[in-house]
Amino acid sequence: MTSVSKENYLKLIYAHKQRSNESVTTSILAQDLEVSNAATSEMAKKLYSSGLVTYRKYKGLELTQKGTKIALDVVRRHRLWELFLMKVLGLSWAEVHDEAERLEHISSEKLIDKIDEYLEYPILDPHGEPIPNKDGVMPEVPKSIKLSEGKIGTRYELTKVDDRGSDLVMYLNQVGMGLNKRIYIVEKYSFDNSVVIKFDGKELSLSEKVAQHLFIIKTN
Amino acid sequence: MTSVSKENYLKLIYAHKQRSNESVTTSILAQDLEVSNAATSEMAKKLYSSGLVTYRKYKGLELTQKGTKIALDVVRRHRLWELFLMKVLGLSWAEVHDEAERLEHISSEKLIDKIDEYLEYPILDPHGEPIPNKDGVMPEVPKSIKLSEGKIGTRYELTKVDDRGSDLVMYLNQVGMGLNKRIYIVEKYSFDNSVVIKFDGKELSLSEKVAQHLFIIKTN
DNA sequence: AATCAAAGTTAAGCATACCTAAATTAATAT
DNA sequence: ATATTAATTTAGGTATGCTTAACTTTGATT
Repeated sequence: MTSVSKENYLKLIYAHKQRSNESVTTSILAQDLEVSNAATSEMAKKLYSSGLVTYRKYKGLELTQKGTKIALDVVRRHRLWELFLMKVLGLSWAEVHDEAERLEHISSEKLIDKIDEYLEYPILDPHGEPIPNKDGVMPEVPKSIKLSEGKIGTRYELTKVDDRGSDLVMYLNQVGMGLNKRIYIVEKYSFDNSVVIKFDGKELSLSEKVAQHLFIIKTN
Repeated sequence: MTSVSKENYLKLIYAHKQRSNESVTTSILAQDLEVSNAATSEMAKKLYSSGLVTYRKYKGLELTQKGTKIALDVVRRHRLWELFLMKVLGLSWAEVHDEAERLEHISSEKLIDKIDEYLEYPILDPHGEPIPNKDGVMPEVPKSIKLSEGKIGTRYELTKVDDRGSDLVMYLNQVGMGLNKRIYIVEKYSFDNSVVIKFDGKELSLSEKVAQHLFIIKTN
């Protein structure tokens, strides 16, 4: 009923709306999906007649409520998979996206629920993006800040690890650090901008470089 | 190059050969895949011209070395996913098959390797079937027996849990029992055919009914 | 207001993987 | 050996989601 291709269109229309708050044109979709304008123009008609988008020729498309529901569900599946792959199976930030891109379309609701449960109903994915809940409600989450910008004597939760082109995640795994961990900033040294954090009873010193690639939000 | 559909054909041709040791006909494939004879007949030609099977009209198909390699890889991906879904995410025996049926076609080699590593390079899937290794070699494994048929004072490994229509896996999870666990048979009572096993230092008594649905192989 | 380039749509066609119905081959019975 | 039937293949067609090329609409410029 809702094919892989259609789900990708809906996801993109949703993403675009989030960024620009405008309706998407067929040519923007064509660019993003790397297909011809003809293809997206045709798909626009199909999505329209399935009641998933509003669409008037030469104007753009916008998700209907029905379309939004599906888009949010795809986003949910994508983000849960990303977090799971990174946290449980140790794939890198760079790898999880493409993998999740495929997994999101073929996972049963049951499987997604199990992953959600396994991860203890997380709110943020490894990129720090919020994960819609089962009912398609996007949780309100404070913007993540860099660990290097955290305050001494404050509790945070690790929400995002940007390990583009590095083995940061692997290193963190080794020292028992990982996404969703609750941490406490013990000290910050100005001579090298290193940050000392405490988690699970252990203390760990992180260089400026690393502290710039870990993102956190305040917790109680 | 090798589509989902083609992978399914190859997997089936492989499975058939395992059972009957004969080349498979297009109509058997049609039955198993629930498609028309015309469809399988056409596909036979395509697989042939890709060098994945030998095929002569009105005779059957047989996997070439190239085809066997792919089939074994699909089987590997399928069985690793089944074990992972059951052991890690707690899906039931009944559920894992269909889920793995879809996952097997879209998982990168990297992901499969990570799952393999996570599971510590298992040899058997939850149905007690051997898992081909990365090089497409099927491990030689002794046939599993029912736990109820195990001998007192002997060490075994749990290889298969047949929980068709029951919550056996959930129960086992609760008591810390699971696939690949090493167990030791302490006692068997003839008055109710229950079996007492020991694992992880704990003792556990299992009813005849349960012991008929757990399968084991001898270990050193 | 008329023109024109850019954006968007339509038309015709392709690959994949199916379908039904018709034709062919193989196997079996007389 | 031939006829019959069962198995298999071919022919022609469909849906999906693409393609390129031709055409239309929009809207910015003069």
